[in-house]
Amino acid sequence: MEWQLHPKMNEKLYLKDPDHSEIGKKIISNGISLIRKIGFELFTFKKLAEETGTTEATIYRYFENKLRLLNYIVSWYWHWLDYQVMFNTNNLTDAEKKIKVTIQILTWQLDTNHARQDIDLEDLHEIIISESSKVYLTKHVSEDNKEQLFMPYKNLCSRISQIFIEYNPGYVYPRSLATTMIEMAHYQDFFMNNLPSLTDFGNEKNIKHVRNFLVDLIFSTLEKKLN
Amino acid sequence: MEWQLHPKMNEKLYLKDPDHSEIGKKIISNGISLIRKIGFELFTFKKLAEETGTTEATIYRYFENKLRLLNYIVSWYWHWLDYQVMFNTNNLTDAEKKIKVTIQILTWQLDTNHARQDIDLEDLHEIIISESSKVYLTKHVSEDNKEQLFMPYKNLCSRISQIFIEYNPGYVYPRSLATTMIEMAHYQDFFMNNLPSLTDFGNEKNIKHVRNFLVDLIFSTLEKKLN
DNA sequence: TATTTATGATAGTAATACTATTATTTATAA
DNA sequence: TTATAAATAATAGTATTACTATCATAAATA
Repeated sequence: MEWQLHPKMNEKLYLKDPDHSEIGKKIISNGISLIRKIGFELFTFKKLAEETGTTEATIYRYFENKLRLLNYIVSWYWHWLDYQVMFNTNNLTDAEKKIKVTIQILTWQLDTNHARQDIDLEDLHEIIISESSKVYLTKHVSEDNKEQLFMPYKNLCSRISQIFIEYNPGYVYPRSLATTMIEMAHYQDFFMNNLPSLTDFGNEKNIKHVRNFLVDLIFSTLEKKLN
Repeated sequence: MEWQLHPKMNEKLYLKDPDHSEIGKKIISNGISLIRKIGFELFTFKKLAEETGTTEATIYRYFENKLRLLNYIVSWYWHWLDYQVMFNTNNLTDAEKKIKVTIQILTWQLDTNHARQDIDLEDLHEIIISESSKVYLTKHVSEDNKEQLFMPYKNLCSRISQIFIEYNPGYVYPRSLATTMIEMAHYQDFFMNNLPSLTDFGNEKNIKHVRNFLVDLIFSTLEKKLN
């Protein structure tokens, strides 16, 4: 018997909860596959309506605009990821192991554990890599922040920074190191696949290299200094 | 007597060289201030034409579209930054000092040395922080890359990675560490000012904290390990 | 069964992202 | 100096985008 996660999303992200209707769920799942396919710039509600077999007007009843829909999708992902980190580190006593598990999760590859009926996590992961920063790299980031639109990302950052503190209570930049780890998990992946000369993994494009880079980076930085 | 830098820009970035005419130069300088002011999403060639006292059609003769103009501006900045790093590290013998100088340059604040008549470097720096990633986070990144549109960024990355190698020839991820340093110099700045709880510098928003974070991160990582 | 609520179908608007045409001004070359 | 070429201005036009509005109908609920 499968247990499906239903994160409680920030109500400011939508006009009508897409999780409360069949068409709403289709908007999300088709939205994910369409954004993945054509990219956020060329993505429009009209195209999504056609894909979903509904009308533009209906989608506008759920989301104010396409950036809000993207933010909904991205927030869902951070929520999911935060849960994965929590679940997989909770039973561990060793902070070093927790960090390594977290890096594994941040740089995950599809396996059966992650399969879901409605949401294509592989597409979602690609969207996070290529599009997620667009939700906060705007002129209205401060207003959005006041409406708590970035909480799931902040929660994840906070959780990871606590693990860092557990590993080395004396380290003074746990939050900045957490955002560095999250962002670089995605950026190095994007660069490896699209602009490989910006990385050291170009010859053999394998996510394992990103993991090794991150493990080295994080543990070097967290190592207690004796001077 | 002042000596002005004129980087040779990739010809694929423009249709007609904006550096060869007065109106072209105005398109660039007004473009920078307008993008800074209203953000790239709301920026249009029509608004830029009004600001510049010319017509949309004229701007389209210089740039294919607004993304190309952004890429031109961003490339100009990377080129300028690369020169700054080269110039300011060239005479140094100590690789540690070179790295520290590079971090200073990446997190620069306006001073008289940087003043230019036509290009507002402060605006440009803000654009780099908030908009620069949008030039490669697209579906056409590979085609753009084939046309060498990201060379200045790659050159900077390459230069920094060489300094890392100079400091520790045994370090295996110099390029990835260079992109990490560049990206985080800007991301931590953006987060500090807009989403401060994602950093450890929220109380006193000062770029010095970003610098200290980067110095700690980079030198911890580059330190030779003896095991 | 009555009534609310959601969706579909359709229309419409202002702005965006361009392309095209022609006249006029400016720069350069004979 | 004039002829010629090139650049720009002025204007118009098109398809698409990002919405808003209206009304009829279908589905859910009271």
